[in-house]
Amino acid sequence: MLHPLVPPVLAWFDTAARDLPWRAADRTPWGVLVSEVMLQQTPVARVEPLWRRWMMRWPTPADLAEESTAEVLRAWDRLGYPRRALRLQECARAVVERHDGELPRTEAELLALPGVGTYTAAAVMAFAHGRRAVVVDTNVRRVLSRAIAGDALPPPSLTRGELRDAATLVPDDDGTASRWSAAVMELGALVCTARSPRCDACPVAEQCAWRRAGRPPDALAPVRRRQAWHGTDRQVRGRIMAELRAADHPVPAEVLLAAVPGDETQRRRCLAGLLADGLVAALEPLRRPSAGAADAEDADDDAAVRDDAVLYGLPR
DNA sequence: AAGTCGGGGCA
DNA sequence: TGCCCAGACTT
Repeated sequence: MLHPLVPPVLAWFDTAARDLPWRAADRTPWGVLVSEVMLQQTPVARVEPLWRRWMMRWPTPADLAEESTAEVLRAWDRLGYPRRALRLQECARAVVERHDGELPRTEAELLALPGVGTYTAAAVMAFAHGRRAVVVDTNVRRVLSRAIAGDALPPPSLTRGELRDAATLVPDDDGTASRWSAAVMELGALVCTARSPRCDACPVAEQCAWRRAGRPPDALAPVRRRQAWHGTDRQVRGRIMAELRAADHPVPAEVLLAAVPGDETQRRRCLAGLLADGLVAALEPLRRPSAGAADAEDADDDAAVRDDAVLYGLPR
């Protein structure tokens, strides 16, 4: 038995679904996974052009696995969260090694891949393999929060109740379930939006608990200040990565740090962090012979950052 | 459960 | 300016 919310949303999806390339008939399971990773915390409009170029260049896991990490990070460009690019390549290599280059077909195996969490594993099951899965992203959470719970916005972190509601709604058979997952996400992206929801265009407006209650504003939760952008480590890290993407030769620490905002402490902290994350490589660690020979073995990334003679670049 | 991690577009 | 965007991972 289908939940009353399901049929109207499926019918709406048939007419309103966007024509996205990772939904095309010629899509591959790997292409779907790539899209899901790129879409993590990133709007569709910014992902689409980059996804097209990416899949043209590296159509299969084997193609990406063989590429140099530096080229992968350059292609990732300014999509944001470049650690995703690193993990995507690790994921490609894991697929080649563990699964003979074919994306696995069970949720547990997908979940075990680098960069693939609860949401992405479920999404790949549904959208790449056409299977029933409980796909819960920010769009689904907002739609169900409004339609079922009657709240303007979902709680800060995913609750058991939300997961239970979401699971209850997913139809039993694979085909209908996978279409439902895509449809309810699309509804959240196009109609039941965070800012100004278009309830007049919503196929389940009559059933929506939030709308029937008069669209009350979000229950004033203790407003936690979001981290600002200007002057943050995230901005400085981003600037360092931008410099290295643009450079076709190794860059001396002095030159690199001079091109980046922030005070000395922050810039060096960020560079050390990028080294630890594997997003930056120290290409020529010309460490000075230390006084104690025993200390030579303890040299770590922080020591490298303090040495101005070191050259930095994207990892090979 | 809370922090960290990019970047851009829009009200 | 603040908020939001098909989250994952570490602590």
